[in-house]
Amino acid sequence: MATIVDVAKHAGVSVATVSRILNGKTKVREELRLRVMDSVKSLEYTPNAAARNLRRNESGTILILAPNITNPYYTHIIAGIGDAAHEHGYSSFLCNTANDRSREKELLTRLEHQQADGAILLATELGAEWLIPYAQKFPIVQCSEFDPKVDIVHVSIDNYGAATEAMEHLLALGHKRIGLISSLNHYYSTVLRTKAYYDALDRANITVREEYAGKATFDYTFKSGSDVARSLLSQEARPTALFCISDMLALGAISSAKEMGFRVPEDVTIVGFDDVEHTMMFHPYLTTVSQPCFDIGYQAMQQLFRLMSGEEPARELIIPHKLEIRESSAHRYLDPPWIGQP
Amino acid sequence: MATIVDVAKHAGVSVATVSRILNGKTKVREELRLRVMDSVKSLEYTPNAAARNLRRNESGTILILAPNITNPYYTHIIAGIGDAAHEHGYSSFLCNTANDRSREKELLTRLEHQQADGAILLATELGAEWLIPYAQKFPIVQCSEFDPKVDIVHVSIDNYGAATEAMEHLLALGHKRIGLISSLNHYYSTVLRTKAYYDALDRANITVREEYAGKATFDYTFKSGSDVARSLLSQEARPTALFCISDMLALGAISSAKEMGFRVPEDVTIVGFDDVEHTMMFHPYLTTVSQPCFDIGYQAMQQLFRLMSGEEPARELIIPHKLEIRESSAHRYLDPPWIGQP
DNA sequence: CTGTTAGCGCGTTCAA
DNA sequence: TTGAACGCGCTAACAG
Repeated sequence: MATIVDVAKHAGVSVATVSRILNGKTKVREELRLRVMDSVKSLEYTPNAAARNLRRNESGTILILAPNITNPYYTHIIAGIGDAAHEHGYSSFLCNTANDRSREKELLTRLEHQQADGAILLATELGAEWLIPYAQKFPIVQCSEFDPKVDIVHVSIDNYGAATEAMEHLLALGHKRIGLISSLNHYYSTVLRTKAYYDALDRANITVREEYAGKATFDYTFKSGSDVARSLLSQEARPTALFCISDMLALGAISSAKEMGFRVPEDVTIVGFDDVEHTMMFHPYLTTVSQPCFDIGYQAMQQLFRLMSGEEPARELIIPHKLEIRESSAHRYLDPPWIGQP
Repeated sequence: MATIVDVAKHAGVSVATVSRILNGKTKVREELRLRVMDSVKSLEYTPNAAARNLRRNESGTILILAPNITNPYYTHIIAGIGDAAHEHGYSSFLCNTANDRSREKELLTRLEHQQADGAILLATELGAEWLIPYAQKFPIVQCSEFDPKVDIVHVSIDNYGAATEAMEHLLALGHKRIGLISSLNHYYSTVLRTKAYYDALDRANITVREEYAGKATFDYTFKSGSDVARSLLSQEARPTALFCISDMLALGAISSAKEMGFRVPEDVTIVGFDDVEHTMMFHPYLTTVSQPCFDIGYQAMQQLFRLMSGEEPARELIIPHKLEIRESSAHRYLDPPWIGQP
């Protein structure tokens, strides 16, 4: 492998000149520039990353902390982060935290030990005060989830607005008995989507029924969605629509509804959230809020890059979402006689 | 951050001694050992990776080349690789090759430039001769897919054996008109699974019908599976069973079969391959060959580690699979009168 | 604008 | 068995 010394000799200049040209800070005579670039090419020179990092006291690596690298919602975000990191010349080091805060903390010590120049956290729950000391010392961006009480740069969609749109859609279809399947986790997104549900009912002057609101397990499994849906739909005065805060829950709900003999959307209308995949694989195709996962990850990395290079990033970046209306809500609802007034 | 010099001073020894103790090559007096380890702990010393790499002429990183980091089949393998790499103190650098060979080549230059100490390739197609010069110079392991004509360390399942089991299962159920949905790609696994299909029919003295064999797109999409199945099942003397070389194809096939008014498994029996997910989400649950993806990745990293540390790894490592018999084949088939003899 | 030179933190000779 | 000293390849002062 060629080193910077080889290039310098080959081009007949000093190593400092080569370094300057390669890093493009100060001005260099154009003639030398060309000569050096020529040598770089013919020697196939690539800077030795270890030496550069040692000298600059950097690592050239960013940390991605994800709770689960097999969940498609995260993999798309990770792909976006990876692409953006690559464009900036950074490697990304992907870590599975398995939702274990002590593992998160352990990993963040990598920042202290300069084994990483910055970090992107994918799914921190509320109560993220413990992050503050880290965020003050190191470049950290929260992606998709964040804690509004903790002032750390974050990228997300407008969860409240998106959930409100979904609810308005159900109300516009004529539904008055709308159920909710949320989750036991402590993500801010869960709080916002749930609040949007209650607020929308309030605005429509519909009395909230606590027996219409169910909570699935923290990780949005298909099975928990189907279990909760089954119990909600078993009530005598059952909901005619279900708003689910995640697609997997919605798919589970459809499965239960069908098994119970209900037609979707005619008897029960179901709406999901995320649009990450499989929403258009089985009929009825799922109505859901589409999140641009790849772009969310990509933008998060852009913010992190600003942070690392000393520029001022946006404290909050909101990425556009889109309500995708499909088969699972393709039915204008009219109270059947047996249901009476809600 | 504490450096090795700080530790040496704190323990009252030379840096060389600290280095020796930390790397455990040569013998050191036990008393000093303890003193140094104490200092390491109280100073929270961690070796500077960049300096170590510069000195050792290594990178501490391994490359993972995957065609698509959002496909669940790969994400589970990647998780396995990542865990094993972490255990050996390596970082893993995940790259999306998007099935582009020039991108693969470009990435492998990282090995030459010592930006990576080894590589695991996840989905090389047949015709992998171009890899030979790289594999002679650098530690490379092929994971899940490989080219039998190219002698590179690889980890895989017994695709021929597994597909044979699946076929024997269909034959044991009484099926004589068995269709195949394979793929246009050039993976060795595709070749083997297809060969197992033809060989099993031969052994059972069943005449092969070319109109029963269809090819889906190279990346196993749900839609292509459903398209091919529709065409296979539209024939007058349609197949009574379909062997699909991937789960997504099988799920697509089930969807088409249902839309065409066939019951699964009563009218059409369907078997998939991989068991990566969603095989037990919608009824009928899919009969399929289960691959231990995480373990395949984990073992691939173990082999790579052997290669990197100069030990002799197994040229070929075959991981056990398991045929999971579920609802989509839960039916003993008897020729209905209208079908006649095949 | 360009060259000379001093480390960055570590592992590894070579002496003792 | 231990320590002193060199140099890995690079960047950033400092001189010129």
